[in-house]
Amino acid sequence: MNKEIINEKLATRVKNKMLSDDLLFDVAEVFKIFGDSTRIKIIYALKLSELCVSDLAFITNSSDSAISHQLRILKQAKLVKSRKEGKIVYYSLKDEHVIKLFEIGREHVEEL
Amino acid sequence: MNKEIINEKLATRVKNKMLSDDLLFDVAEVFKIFGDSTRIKIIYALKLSELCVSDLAFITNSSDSAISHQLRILKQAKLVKSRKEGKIVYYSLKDEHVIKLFEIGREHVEEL
DNA sequence: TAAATATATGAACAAGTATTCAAATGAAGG
DNA sequence: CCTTCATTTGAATACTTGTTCATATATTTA
Repeated sequence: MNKEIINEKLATRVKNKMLSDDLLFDVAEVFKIFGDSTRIKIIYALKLSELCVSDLAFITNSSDSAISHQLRILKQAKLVKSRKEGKIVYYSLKDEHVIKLFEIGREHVEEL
Repeated sequence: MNKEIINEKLATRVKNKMLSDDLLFDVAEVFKIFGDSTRIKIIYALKLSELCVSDLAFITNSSDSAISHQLRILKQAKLVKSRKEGKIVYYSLKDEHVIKLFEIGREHVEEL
């Protein structure tokens, strides 16, 4: 697969210090969730307030169905939680970590 | 596209407070870059040391070509920088922000 | 119970993307 | 200059994923 190792000592040392593929895969998975416009919009809207599906659709200019699909993904990733009140399902962010991640990403973008 | 607004006052207020689509798009774009196993591996390896393409390929168990393609994406996103020394091109992380983003993502995963 | 409404779900389609393979640069050494 | 080697590049392919549309589920109300 590869050819030669340029700096074998260094490369071997770094390779030994690498985190497990599983952990790095999971880290990538979390970022992947944040890496979609619709989901980022949902996250930011939920940062402002608990909201139901149709209001999120209105706020993000998406269809109810698209929002529902994305909320499912966000919920599976444990980034949002929901509570049901009659017909209406209210979604909110799971914890402060989500906000923190969003803010660091935002800072990074705004500093470019 | 949508049907009804459940809580019109709240939804309208949130909609007015939303960040611009452009900004939210850019934020999503940054996260998207982090949202790939190969790129996350590269980022973590470069967090440990400046490295050249073939060593990165060795460390991440990928082909030179695949790594080169991903480094191009990382460079365009201004997440890594490079310096050439003869035939060899050394890559390193652009700034502390990249490390910070990675670490918050890692923390999030490890706390689940 | 029937109609209306909020949300969820599944299949299908379109668009985006990571990898591979082959070939092309570009630099060093003989 | 010719060869070797590190990296880059482009095209092709295979895979993933977000949206839409139609339909289903669940809850309220007439």
